[in-house]
Amino acid sequence: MVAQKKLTRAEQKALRPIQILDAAFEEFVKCGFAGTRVEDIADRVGVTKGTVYVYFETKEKLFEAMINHFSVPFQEMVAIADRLSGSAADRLTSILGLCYEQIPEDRATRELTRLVISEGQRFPDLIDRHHDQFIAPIIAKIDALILEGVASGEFRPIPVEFSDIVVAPILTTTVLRLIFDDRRVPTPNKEAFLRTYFDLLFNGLLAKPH
Amino acid sequence: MVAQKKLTRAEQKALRPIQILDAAFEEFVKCGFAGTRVEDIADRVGVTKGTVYVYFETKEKLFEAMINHFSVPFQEMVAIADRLSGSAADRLTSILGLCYEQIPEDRATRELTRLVISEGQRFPDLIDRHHDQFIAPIIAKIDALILEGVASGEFRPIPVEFSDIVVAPILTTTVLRLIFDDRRVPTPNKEAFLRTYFDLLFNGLLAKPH
DNA sequence: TATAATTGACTGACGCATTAGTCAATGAAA
DNA sequence: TTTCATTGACTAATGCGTCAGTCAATTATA
Repeated sequence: MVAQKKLTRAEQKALRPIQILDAAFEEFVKCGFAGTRVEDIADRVGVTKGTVYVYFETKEKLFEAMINHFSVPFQEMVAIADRLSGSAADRLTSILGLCYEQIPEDRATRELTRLVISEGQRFPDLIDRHHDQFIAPIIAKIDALILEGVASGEFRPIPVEFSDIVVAPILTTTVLRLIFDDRRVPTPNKEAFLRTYFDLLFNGLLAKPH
Repeated sequence: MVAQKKLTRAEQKALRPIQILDAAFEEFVKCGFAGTRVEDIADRVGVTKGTVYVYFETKEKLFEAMINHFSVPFQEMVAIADRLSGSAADRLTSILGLCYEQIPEDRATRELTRLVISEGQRFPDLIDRHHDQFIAPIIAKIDALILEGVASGEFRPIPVEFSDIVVAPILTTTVLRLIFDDRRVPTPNKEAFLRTYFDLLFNGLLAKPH
């Protein structure tokens, strides 16, 4: 049992938009934009539809606000990556490990990916922001790391324009979990997966005597 | 101008379901299941809503029929793969090349992937069939090839349960095209992409002196 | 402290638009 | 003339968005 501290009206009012956004996330993820009823969002919070419209003008505005609320951009992750030291391979491993924690393993980011794929056509701004805040910074960072590794002779020369290939296992894991979730029998072992991923990646990427 | 051959009533009637399924594909892809209006599907064919309901009982049945119509299973591809000869690497290259042609490059398969991601929750059968007809056969084939290559000493030992990693660039390309399509500036060069993909894959997967 | 006045967050019934699904009427092909 | 694919007007239901009214929390007054 959660301690139900009695809230003042001001406190409750300040909390409402966040409660509504959380509920909206669940419903929009479950039913998509068109399939979601505003009343179901309200029910989830324990208020009526009218209350939702006190805080958000329209269903579309609510959807966009929800997306914004759950879009924690990756800038901090890139900042962490900038502070790393070690070989290019070490730093690439670290940043890809961070990505793995932040994208397929984090439910909000994972489901956000679903909404980007399913609702992107109807909300072009969503796609643009998602690209600018999530995809572009990561890809730029990885491109830079590859270029650096190639320049120093640590990596074999690889065309940078295909760095999608390097992050592919992360996006693939995200999408497979979105589709099959717990349907596919074996629950993936995180550590073993990452080990195999990096093994495959680096034994192709690392310069070796031949 | 397409030659408008005059059709008999019987010919036209035989054609109608297919015309409706094609139109349904376009609309469901554009708007999703809940967002699509049956009347828009009819308009696309040049008939009225009533005609659609002559051929399909409900909107849901129409959706499912459309998915079936556009789900060309990969069995033939697996059959081709079985007839291949050469090293395990050669055969793996061939089958992955076929997958690349069939999944991200083929619009129907690509958009089907979108629908599986966005509507899968509402249509669990869709997920099951998609897994059984598309995912499982390919993964099984690739697992078998890896095991064979490992057994013969051609490949380094790799845990088979992570063969998703091997196909990851294909699913990633599919999803990135679904999200960004022609938004991202550089149009990807197919040949160069595949070359880089296989280079990275095999220089990790192939057994090497070390 | 007790009571009255005020506020404002929330309600819930309703208007209006949309759309799935029906079916008697139609008219063109056979 | 008969057949039957197609129509289009219809209904029933759904769901977005509105707003006059309610009542509990808060503040002012005695």
